[in-house]
Amino acid sequence: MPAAATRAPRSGCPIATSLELVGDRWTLVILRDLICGKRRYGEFLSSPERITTNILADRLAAMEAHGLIEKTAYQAHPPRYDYRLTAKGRGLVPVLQALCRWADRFLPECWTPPESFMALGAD
Amino acid sequence: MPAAATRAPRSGCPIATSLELVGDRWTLVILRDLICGKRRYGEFLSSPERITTNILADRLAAMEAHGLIEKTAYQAHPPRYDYRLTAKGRGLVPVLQALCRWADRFLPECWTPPESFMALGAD
DNA sequence: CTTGTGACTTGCACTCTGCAAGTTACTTGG
DNA sequence: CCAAGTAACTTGCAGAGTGCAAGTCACAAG
Repeated sequence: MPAAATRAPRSGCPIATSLELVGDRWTLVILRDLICGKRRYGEFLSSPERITTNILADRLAAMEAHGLIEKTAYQAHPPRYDYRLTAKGRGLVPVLQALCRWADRFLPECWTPPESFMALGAD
Repeated sequence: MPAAATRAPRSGCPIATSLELVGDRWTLVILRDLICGKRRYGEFLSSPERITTNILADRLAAMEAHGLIEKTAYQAHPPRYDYRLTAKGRGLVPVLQALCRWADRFLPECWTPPESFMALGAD
């Protein structure tokens, strides 16, 4: 059972409710990797933020439960999976881009994200 | 000492670094209230999400430490404070708007935010 | 038949969150 | 003058989330 369970929303506010799904320190980082083309468990682990294996497994399960990603087996023996964004997950691209624009302006120690990332559409 | 201390960033990624400041379940909710004109402790407490007093005090201190808000005494005896957005805090308006647009499309149980909120500029 | 790899799971310590209650410094009503 | 009220917190404690290390399972390669 994932630690990051789905809770009842605290209110009908779109901000408060969205944060129940993505308001933690890892979900949007995994989403960024997915947007950048990563699909497999080991690829997420290799990102510079060094997510740990238990949290990654937990977050992937929660994101799947929330309909942000789909998990499919790309081979049966031994079982191997890949993870892909759903339309709902891809719909968060503008949120990530807005965060990047903010960081670019107010957190000068950050990288500037690649043009290709900032030019993505949400569909 | 606030529980939500400032950690060393996990990487230079603008998304990962931003999430160290706003990647929790309350900071952006408080920010929403500030954008909507709330300024005082008791006003934040009265929001429908029912933040508790210890978390509110902790988050306000962290947001001040991160430069998202400024705390000023509006009267000395007894001491009473109000909290206002800095330019850095107000710069997150597009992030909240992007979250609202996403929720409007993919979380149908949510309210539609007021026009006035969606029309705000970030400056 | 030993080693390696991908995808996890388990255990433990520590931090964060939620709830209830208490505190401080006044202001107001009787 | 005294009791009650209010704003802005603080404290204590239980439970959920996070970080780190190690272990598991099913194969594949040498």
